[in-house]
Amino acid sequence: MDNKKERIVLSAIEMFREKGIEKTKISDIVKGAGIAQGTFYLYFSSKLAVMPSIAEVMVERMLDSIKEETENAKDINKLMRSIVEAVFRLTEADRDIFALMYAGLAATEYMTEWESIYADYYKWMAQQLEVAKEAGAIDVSLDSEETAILLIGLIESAAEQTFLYSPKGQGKAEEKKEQVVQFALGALGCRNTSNI
Amino acid sequence: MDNKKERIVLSAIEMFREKGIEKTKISDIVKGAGIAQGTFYLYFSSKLAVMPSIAEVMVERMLDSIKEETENAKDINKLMRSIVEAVFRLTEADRDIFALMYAGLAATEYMTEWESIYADYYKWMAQQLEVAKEAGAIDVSLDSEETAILLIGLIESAAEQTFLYSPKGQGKAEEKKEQVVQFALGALGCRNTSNI
Amino acid sequence: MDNKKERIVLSAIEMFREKGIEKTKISDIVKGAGIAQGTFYLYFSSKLAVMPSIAEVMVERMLDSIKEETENAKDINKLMRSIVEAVFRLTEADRDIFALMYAGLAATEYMTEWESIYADYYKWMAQQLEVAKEAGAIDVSLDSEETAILLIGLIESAAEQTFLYSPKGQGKAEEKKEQVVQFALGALGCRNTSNI
Amino acid sequence: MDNKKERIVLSAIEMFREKGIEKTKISDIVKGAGIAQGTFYLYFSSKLAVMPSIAEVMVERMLDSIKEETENAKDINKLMRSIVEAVFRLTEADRDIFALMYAGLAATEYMTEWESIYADYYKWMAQQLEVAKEAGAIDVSLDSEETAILLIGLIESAAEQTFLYSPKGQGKAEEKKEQVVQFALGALGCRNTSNI
DNA sequence: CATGAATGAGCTTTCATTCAT
DNA sequence: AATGAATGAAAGCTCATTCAT
Repeated sequence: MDNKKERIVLSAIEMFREKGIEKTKISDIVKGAGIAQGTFYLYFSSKLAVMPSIAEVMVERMLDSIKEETENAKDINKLMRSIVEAVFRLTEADRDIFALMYAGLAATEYMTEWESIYADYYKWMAQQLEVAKEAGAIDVSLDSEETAILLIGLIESAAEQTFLYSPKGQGKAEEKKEQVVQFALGALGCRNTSNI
Repeated sequence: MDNKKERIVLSAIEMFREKGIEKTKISDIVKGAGIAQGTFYLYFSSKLAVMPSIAEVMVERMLDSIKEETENAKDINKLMRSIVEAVFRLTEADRDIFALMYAGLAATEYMTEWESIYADYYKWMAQQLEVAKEAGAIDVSLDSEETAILLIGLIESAAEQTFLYSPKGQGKAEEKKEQVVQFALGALGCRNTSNI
Repeated sequence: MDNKKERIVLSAIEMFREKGIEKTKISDIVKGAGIAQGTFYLYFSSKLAVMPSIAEVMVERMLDSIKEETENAKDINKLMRSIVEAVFRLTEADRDIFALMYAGLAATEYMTEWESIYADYYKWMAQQLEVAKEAGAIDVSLDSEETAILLIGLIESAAEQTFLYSPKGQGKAEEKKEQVVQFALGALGCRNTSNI
Repeated sequence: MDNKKERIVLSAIEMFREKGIEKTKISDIVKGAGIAQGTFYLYFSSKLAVMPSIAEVMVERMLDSIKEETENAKDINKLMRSIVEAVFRLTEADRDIFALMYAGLAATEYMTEWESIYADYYKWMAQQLEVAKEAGAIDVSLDSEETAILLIGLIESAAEQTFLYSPKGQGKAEEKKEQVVQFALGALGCRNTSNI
C-alpha cells in the first residue's frame, strides 16, 4: 500500500538525521521501515530519490507550525515576529534535516522541484501580505507574490546562518530574530509601526 | 608542490560540476588533475574534504567580482543594484557550483566553516553600510555587521530561487532583481531615495 | 489453457532473440506473454526449462521448411541443393534463435534432449537417402541413418559458420552453398552426377 | 602482470567445467585464481567476457593435440583418421568445456570472434589438403580453404553429436569415427583409396 | 487456475585506500 | 614526494520465487 511508501519516507528522515546522508545505507532505511530491501526499489529508484518526498513532509510541517504560531497574530508586526519565531524554532529543532534537504536536493536533479514543494508556503505568505495591505499596514505597491518569496528566503537564510553555519551563533538567536523582524518590516515599509 | 593541491581543487570543481558530487569519484578528480590516485591523499583525506577549499575559491571569486562591479557605485542605491547584479550574474553562471557547495558543506561536518569562508564577504558588506550611514543614506540605527549578513542572505536566496530552484524563473530575472533591490533598500530605511 | 504455455514459448523466443538469454528476465517473458509473473511457474520451472520447447518449435519449422523446399526435387542433386538452400535460408533468418538454442541447451542439463528433438529430422533425411539408394544415385554401402546425421551436421555447421560466426561471410553465401553441395555429393559417392 | 589475466582464464575454465556457467560466480573464479575480486574487473568486464580467451586456449590445445596425433600420418587416409581420432578424443575429454564454449560465445556478442579464434586451425587444415593435392591423393579442384572449414565443421559436429547431444551415443564412438572418415574421404574424392 | 506485490538471499560492482616501488 | 596496480569490504541492486487473494 501507499502505507509502505510513507514508511520509507519517515524512516529515511529518521536515518538521514541520525547518520547523515552519505552514511545512511538503503539497508538502514528499509530496516527502519520494516520492509524488505527489494521493496524499497518498488517505490524509489535510489536513496536521493526520496529527497523530494522528505522535503514535502518537512515544508508541510513547517507551514503547519507557522500557521499555528500565527493564529493570534493580528497585526503585521506580531505576524512577522511569530513567523520568525516559528522558522527559527523549527530550523533549530530540525536543523539537521533542513541541512540534508538542501544537500539532498542540491546534489541531484531534483532541485527544481523545490518550487512546487514551496508553492503552498509561498501562497500562504502572499495572502498574509494581502491582508496587511488591506489593513494599510504595509506598502501597497509591493508585489505580494514576489515579496512573499523574498521574505521567506530572508528569514530562512537568517535562521540557517544562525543554526546551521554559525558555530556559536546560537547564543545570539534572540538578537538575530529581532534583527530579521526589523529588517523585514523595514522592507515592507512599516518600520515606524514596529518601534515599540 | 602546492601546485598539486590547487590542481586537485580545480579538477574537483570541474568534475563536481560535470557529474555531481555523488557520482564524482576520486579517480575522476585525479584524472582531471593529472596526478596519481595515491597523491590525492597527500593533500585531502576525502572527497568532501575538498569542499572548504572549493568554497574558498568560489567566495573569493564572488567577492572579487562584486568589488569590481561596485567600483563606480557612489550611492547606496547604485551600490545595491550593482551587488544584486553581480550576485545574480555569478549565481547564474556558476549555479551548479554553488549548489554543490551548499550540498557539499551541508552534507558534512564542514558546515560551520561557512562562516569563516564568508568572513571577508560579510566584512566588506558591513563596511559599505558604514559608509552609507556616514553619508546619511541609510538608517543609522542598523547594526552594520548583522545587517550585512541579512542582506547577503537575502540577495543570495533570491538569486538561488531564481536560478537554482525555479525551472522557468530565469526569464523573470530582471524583475526579480528590481524586487530585491527595492526590498533591500526598504529594509535599509531608504525606500524613498530609491524611487527613480 | 495450453494457450498460455504456447504464449510463454513464443514470448521467450521473442525476448531471447531481442535481449539474449542472460539478459532476458522471467519478468520480460511474462510481460511479452501477457500473463502474470506467478503463472509462468505453472508451466515451466525456470527460464532455461523453456529451451526444449523452443527447440522443438524451431526444428519443426526447419523440417517443414525443408520439406516444402524439396517438394519438387526429384534427383539427389536437386534434393541436396534444396536442403542446403533451406537450411541456409533459415539459419540466416533465425540465426539468433539458433544460436540461443545451442547456447540454451548446451548451458543446461537439457542438452541430451537434442537428439529426440532432431529425431524426425534425422529420420526424414535417412528416408531421402534410402530413396536415392534405390534410384542408384548414391553409394548403397552407406548407412542411411548415420549418414543422415553427418549430412545434417555438415550443412548446419556450414550455415552457422557462414551466418553466425563469420562477420563478413554472408556475402559469400552462394559460394558456400555450392561448396557444401559438392562436398556432400562427393561424400555420398555421386560427385560426377553433380557436374552440370 | 599478464600472469594475472592468464590465471583468471585458467581458473574460469576450471570453474565453468566444475559448476557450469550459470552457477559459476565471479567470486569462484577469483578464488581459484588467487586474486582479489576487484582485480578481475581490471582484466574482464564480466563473466562472459572471459569466453573468447577460454576459446582461444581450447582451440589452441585442440590444434596442438591434432598436430601431435598426425605427426606420423603420411597419407590422406591416415591423416583423416588421426584428425578424427584427436577431435573425438578431445571432445570426449573436454566435452563440458566445449559445450560451455558454444554456450558462452553464442550467448553473447562475442560470437563473431570465433572465426579469428579458429583461423590457425583452418589454416593448418588447408595446408594439409594442399599437400594431399600435390600427392594426387584428393580432388585437385577443391578449394582448400573452404574445404578445410567444411571438414572441421563436419568432424566437430559428429563428435559433438556423439558426446554432447547423444545420451547413449558414446558406445558407438568407434563406428561413428569410421563413418566420418569415410564420409570425409568420399567428399575429398578419394573413396576408393580408403577402402581397406 | 491465475495473480502480482512483496520478498531477501546473494550476486555483481564499485571505489576509497594502501603500499611496494 | 609521487605513483598506480591491487585490494577487498561493503554497497547497490536484481530477480527468481512465493503466497495470500
